[in-house]
Amino acid sequence: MKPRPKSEKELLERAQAIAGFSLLELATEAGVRIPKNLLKNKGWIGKLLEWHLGAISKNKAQQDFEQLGIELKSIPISYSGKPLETTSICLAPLVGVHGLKWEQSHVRNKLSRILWIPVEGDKKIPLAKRLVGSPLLWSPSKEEELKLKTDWEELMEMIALGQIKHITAQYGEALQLRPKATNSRVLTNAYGTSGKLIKTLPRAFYLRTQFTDNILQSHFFT
DNA sequence: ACCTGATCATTA
DNA sequence: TAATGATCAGGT
Repeated sequence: MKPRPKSEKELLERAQAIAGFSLLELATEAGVRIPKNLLKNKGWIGKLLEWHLGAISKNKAQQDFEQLGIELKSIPISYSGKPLETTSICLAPLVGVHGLKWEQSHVRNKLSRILWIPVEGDKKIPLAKRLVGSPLLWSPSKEEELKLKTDWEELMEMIALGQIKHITAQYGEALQLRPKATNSRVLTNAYGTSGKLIKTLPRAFYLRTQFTDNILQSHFFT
């Protein structure tokens, strides 16, 4: 594990320094083996990037670089540079949400500043040969934040009103709510109708690929 | 080809 | 169980 970067500039420079390298090269330097595929190692690339950038790597509900106020996200991209997957942000609170405001929400904290690192993600490319792209340090524009806030408020209102069972991935223009668990049998508390506690599948907020694509496009092609 | 619900590993 | 890191894969 590399030392923690002391400034935003140092973090960005370090991210730029690994751009263009393959996952084999980065794994070799980190002293880790490359899995055959990501099927049973879904977070492997993210962990590898954390190592190279000196992220704290704890399972805490905080940004990766809390002192700098920056969250690290790897994002798999196709040959044409488009995101191949949605981006998970964080678990959604399903209880104790009355009076919770966007400004104090966990999801807004994570989305306030993100260091995006594109990585070739096409399954036709062997993991070892996939290249890391140029980093992008992003904060939402006024328009983007309004869009995120609107989605968040719609989803959180449904959660607060006991409508969790009616929420599907189709809600939200930029931010959607989807299951996030080891399997579909995992249960957690949530509000049911008339405020009674019920058990339901844990959910997380995800950024749609259309939204992250816009972020990447506006940065690399303007 | 894309989307949505399901899933995988690991730590505290 | 909840949190981190995400991608899988079948149905449309």
